[in-house]
Amino acid sequence: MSSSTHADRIRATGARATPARLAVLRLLESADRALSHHDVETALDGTGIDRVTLYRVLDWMVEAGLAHRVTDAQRVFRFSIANAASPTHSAHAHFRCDACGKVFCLDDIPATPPALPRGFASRAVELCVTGHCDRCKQEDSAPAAQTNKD
Amino acid sequence: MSSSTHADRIRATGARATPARLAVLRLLESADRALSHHDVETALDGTGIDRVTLYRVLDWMVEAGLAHRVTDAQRVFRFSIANAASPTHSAHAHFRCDACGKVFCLDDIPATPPALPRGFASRAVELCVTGHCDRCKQEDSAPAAQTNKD
DNA sequence: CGCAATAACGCAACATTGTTGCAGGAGCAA
DNA sequence: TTGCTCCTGCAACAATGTTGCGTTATTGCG
Repeated sequence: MSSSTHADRIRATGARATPARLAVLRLLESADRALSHHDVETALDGTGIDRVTLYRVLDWMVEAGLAHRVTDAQRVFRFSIANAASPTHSAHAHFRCDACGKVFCLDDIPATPPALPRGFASRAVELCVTGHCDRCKQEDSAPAAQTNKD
Repeated sequence: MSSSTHADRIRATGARATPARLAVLRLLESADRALSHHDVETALDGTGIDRVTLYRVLDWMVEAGLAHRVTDAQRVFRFSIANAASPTHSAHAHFRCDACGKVFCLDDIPATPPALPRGFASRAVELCVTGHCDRCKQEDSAPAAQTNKD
């Protein structure tokens, strides 16, 4: 059963498999993009899970290595599931759509070697591309529907 | 006089040369890194310039092309003077120190052409490197002073 | 120079996003 | 089942940024 797999993955980190953690883990896993706290809150509306609990679960997921956290240009944190295949995300890339505001993970980036000033030590590199996603680009040509802001 | 040059640069954008704009323009120009609103507020403390005015001046500077705005990992906006030599900042790079939190502009970056999914259109690329700056790296070896958070 | 138009300011209140403290409830092991 | 402890829910708070509105002051013009 998929549920027990999720619970096991949570317990494998030494934490307890609670409904909130299961729900967020499943949600992030099924998402094709990085979700903000607000996205998660909306998606899990009706489950009775508290706002603060979501913040804590998301923080825990990052700490446990189950998720990545990025800061988008609107000064909100966004969370994406951590791929077990790419454990070290020292270099990570994202795409943010100017039109709909959604953030997508770009996995295959050329690990850009940054030229730093003398004495500077690099730990991680984040690359963020902005523009229009495929859906919004199509709507540019045919300005019918407006999918702005989720 | 340098002052009149600043005022002229402001008026050249069609705006009025007010004390707040002059002060912020001079401050950003003399800064060797990107300043947050809080940095600016602290630096201009005692001038009687209002918090909201600073927000408005900073926004105006970005709109007028006199400054760049970046969002750092702590979800705060930071502002750096726009170099007249590099008018198009479609590709911009920054370095954020994990220890002291300061953000530096890296001007010479290899404009990495990112491989986007089909249908995605790129408008701008932002590259953010995190790690330790030269000063904090030195203090790593000799843990005497603590320059954390300004 | 003095005046009028209006851009810009200051103040207060509000919005959004995230954090902290604490008492009670729930997951897990024995 | 029981108990330990982690986790949750609630409320209050903190940080950052925005909006509305009446007042001030910059600037062009007579």
